[in-house]
Amino acid sequence: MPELPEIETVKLQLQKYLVGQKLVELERLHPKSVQGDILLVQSKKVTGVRRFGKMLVIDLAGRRLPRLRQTADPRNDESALHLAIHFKMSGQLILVKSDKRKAISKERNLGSALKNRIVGGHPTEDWLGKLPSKHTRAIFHFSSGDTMYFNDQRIFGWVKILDSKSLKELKFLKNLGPEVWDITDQEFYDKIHKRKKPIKILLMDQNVISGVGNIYANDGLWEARISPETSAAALTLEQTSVLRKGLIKVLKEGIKYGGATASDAKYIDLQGLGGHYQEHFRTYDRTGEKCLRSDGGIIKKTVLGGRGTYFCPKCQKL
DNA sequence: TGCCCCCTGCAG
DNA sequence: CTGCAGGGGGCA
Repeated sequence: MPELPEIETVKLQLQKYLVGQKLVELERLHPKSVQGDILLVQSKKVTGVRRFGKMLVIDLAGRRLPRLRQTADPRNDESALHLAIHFKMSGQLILVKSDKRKAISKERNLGSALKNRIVGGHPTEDWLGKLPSKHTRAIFHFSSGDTMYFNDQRIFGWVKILDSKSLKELKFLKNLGPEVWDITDQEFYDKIHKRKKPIKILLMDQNVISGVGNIYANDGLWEARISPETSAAALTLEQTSVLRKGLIKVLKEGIKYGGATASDAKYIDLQGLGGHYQEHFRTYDRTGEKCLRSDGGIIKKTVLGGRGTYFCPKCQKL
């Protein structure tokens, strides 16, 4: 159920460990989870890992570039291939490094079997257990011996195999709004000030701005002291500005802490794996708890657009 | 612009 | 059992 900070965390990890590796084979374990021709990506080298909102893209080298163009940005290579990955609600990636390459988490006191694992996405027991698991939908085999598992309980997520043209034409990408830090207050205001919907629903609409989901929408609104139910049209430019800054604050904090690892199965002890933003939740999943700011404010939960919505009725005004 | 759907698994 | 879960697409 990851949002921008969780995907960004995965991206940074994969950039570190995957770029330069050759993908030997992509295995499809569930037909809905992997779309496209898996043979296309065989024996292709990873040239980069990018993020667009909540979508991850692993770039693969196409044909060998002429010598003079070797230094050119591989992203401009029109023969390149791409693995576009969306976790949706329950996707996760687990990279299991081959024994000879294990190097991570020396400071963490993990079991030896976990020392060569890099985990990201929806936190579940699969982070710790035997792989592939019953939720494994795709397996990426790398020439180093490293293996990456795409797990997804609910099968909402996907891995799309695309050439560079299809990537550019991907509807999800075409319709994707900008990230909050890439627009000005005025641009943000212009985007929303004619919309009557509750502001929280707009924040989560990826075609308005991208990357913000339920956690960071709730927490960003708390930062700005704006009620999630407020009609976007009712916000002033000043409020919009404060909101944009609040969103940036919580998103950046999310990235800083490696995302949130709030498992819905709270009894699972993830043994220090994953991020820590959940320790800094302002409102999300804090129903009945004290507002961190206002004296006597108690976090309330309502439903907005079918999604759980958390706020402090005392300091977040309509 | 809402509403329903895609799915599985867990808590209450 | 029912409702809920950090997402998003298709439909009227």
